[in-house]
Amino acid sequence: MTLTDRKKRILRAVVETYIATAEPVGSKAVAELAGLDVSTATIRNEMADLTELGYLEQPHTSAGRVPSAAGYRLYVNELMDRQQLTIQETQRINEALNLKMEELDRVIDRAGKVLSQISDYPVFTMAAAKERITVKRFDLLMVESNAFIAVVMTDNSAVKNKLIHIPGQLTDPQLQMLSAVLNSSFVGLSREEMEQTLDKMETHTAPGAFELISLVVEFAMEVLADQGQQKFRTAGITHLLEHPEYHSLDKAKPLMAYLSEGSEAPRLPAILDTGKNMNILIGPENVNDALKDTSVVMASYDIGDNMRGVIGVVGPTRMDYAKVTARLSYFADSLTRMFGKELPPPEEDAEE
Amino acid sequence: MTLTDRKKRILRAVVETYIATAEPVGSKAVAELAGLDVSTATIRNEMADLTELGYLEQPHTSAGRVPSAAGYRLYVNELMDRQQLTIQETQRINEALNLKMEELDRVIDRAGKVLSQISDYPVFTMAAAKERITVKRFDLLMVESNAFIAVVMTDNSAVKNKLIHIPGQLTDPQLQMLSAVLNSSFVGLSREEMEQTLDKMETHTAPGAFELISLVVEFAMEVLADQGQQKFRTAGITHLLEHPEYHSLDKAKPLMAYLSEGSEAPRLPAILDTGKNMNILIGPENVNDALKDTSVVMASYDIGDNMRGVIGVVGPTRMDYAKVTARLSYFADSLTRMFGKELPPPEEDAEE
DNA sequence: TTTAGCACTCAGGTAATATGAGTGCTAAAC
DNA sequence: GTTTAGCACTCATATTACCTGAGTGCTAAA
Repeated sequence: MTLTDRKKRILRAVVETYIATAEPVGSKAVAELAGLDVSTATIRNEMADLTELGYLEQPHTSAGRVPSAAGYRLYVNELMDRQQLTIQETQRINEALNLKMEELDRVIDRAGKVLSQISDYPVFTMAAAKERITVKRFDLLMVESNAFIAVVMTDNSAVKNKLIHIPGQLTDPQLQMLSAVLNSSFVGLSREEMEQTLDKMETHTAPGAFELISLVVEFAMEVLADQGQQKFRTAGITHLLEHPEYHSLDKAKPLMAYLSEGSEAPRLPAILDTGKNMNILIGPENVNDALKDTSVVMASYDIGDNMRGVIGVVGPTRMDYAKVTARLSYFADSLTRMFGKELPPPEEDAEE
Repeated sequence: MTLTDRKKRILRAVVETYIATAEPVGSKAVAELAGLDVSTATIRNEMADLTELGYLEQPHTSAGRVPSAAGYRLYVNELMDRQQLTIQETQRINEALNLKMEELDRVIDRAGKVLSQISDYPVFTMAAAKERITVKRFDLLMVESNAFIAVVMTDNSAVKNKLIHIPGQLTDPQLQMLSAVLNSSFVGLSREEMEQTLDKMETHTAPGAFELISLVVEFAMEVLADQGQQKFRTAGITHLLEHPEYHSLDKAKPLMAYLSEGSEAPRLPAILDTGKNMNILIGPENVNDALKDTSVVMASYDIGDNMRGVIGVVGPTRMDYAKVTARLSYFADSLTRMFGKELPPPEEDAEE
């Protein structure tokens, strides 16, 4: 059963004024805003219906109505207008993404910060490899007779290096030997496979040589682990405090702690797997307890062929979905365009 | 003029119970706690004196006393006991610092996080080079015919790399030429000098070659800029909310925003320059407005010979100075021991 | 110099009261 | 069958007045 047009307009008016004011919305306000030329009494009847249908809620008998999770859901799915970004905003975004030294982490951090600033909500970012990652090649650079630089390049095009100090002395030919061994035996292996190969190698290799090999291989394993790990970062958590639902510390504290606790564990329900590239989770739809009264709007984007990133906005269920989704999708598209393969359809741009 | 012993004991009792309770301290509480076997009336007289001398303050006529900034200062300088760390705490710290992949930033981040956890206050970290930094050497590694890795090692032992894609094709000999030019003309130069040299070079170098050179040099300049920049990071800002002085959002918001706003500008009054390696700034002693009602306890440590780091704890003026200073100095010593030259005197360790 | 005693102050809590936005229901009007 | 005006009712919030008690400063005696 689908709602009458009038009910939809009323629901929409309630959601939007509640988003704007954070106060329960009464029949009078709706009558003025929905532009329906009916009396408040009629609105009251309709609102009573909507309450019965589960789209609205009443905090207490003599107060206005507040959208329920189902109400927000309907609003997001059907009622919401697609907002346009201003030229200033798109410029801001483009600038933020055009960092010179395009290190992945930095660009993502920066993106999070700017998205948080233009949306007025906290933002999280996350990136993780889709498949197993392996080392593509090793390079060793002599620095001094007792130190060299190991450069490890992975198949997702990350390049990491480490200055390695060794106990004894080392000659150029030795370093070349080492490089040959590494490139012949450890390229194309996953972290676990590397460990096994290293174990096997221990028995039939001279101890001195083995020590050198394992120094580099251990570094490579750390690089792979680091690349494979989901990196959870946040920006602008203090924006939470601007919203009345978090004026009480009991509410604000757990959520802020959850968001700022950094890179712990697998966190948000991985949109990574779902096919969609934009996802809205409203209040109770969130599995995680800390997010029960919170909405999350997130979008995913591709990083090269082997990684996927997520960037998301966190806020009260009374979040300005229209504003947030518009900005977020522009961001996600820009990021994909930047790191990933081409976007399938060019789609009309938001720069009007 | 120095205070009588009794006045000092009273002041100390006031400071310590106020730190513990966050409530103004009355004569009765002091009489019980200071262990002075005098009546509350005597205490009252003494406290009146201390108020006149500027060490205590009265929020209003009929309330107890609260330490003034000067009171805290005296407490910190003379009255405070040196606390010992528990074995668990020292273990925790040592573990945190023994990360395998000892990338500077990570260790510092981690240190901040742990210090915040064991002190229950937000922590900031900052690192900056003392002098000018230069590139020590360049290495170029061929990847494909249109891409190579540039490895830049600076004289503060940082090694950074970037995968550089070039428009045309590149041969091995060309790469070696490029490397020779870079290592002969750009080693030992500061960022600014590099820029000048690059400008000069433009006129008498073939355009194709020049383009390649500038790609790498620009990367090197970014590395130098990045290394020279003060990196300001924070951990555990949510701890602020646990303290009653920040239960009101008006108080909490600006400070949290200040702390979480990340890597903006030169921030805290640089302890970096002062000779001391532990510094306590109490309330109004802070130059920055956002910190006027806040105390900062910070310690510096050496990173190699050319960099200095700061790690600091931020909290209300009613901060548990004894606890914080003990933990902080242990941290700073550990960090120096880890990154820097040896500590001058071994000093008795806190592992009792 | 210390102490007991006492009147005084004042922030914070509690209870009583007022206010007003908003509701549901009924009965008349369209 | 809808829509609307009218009205009594509800209840969260604001306002007010009052009370309580911790803590003070001062005085006079020990």
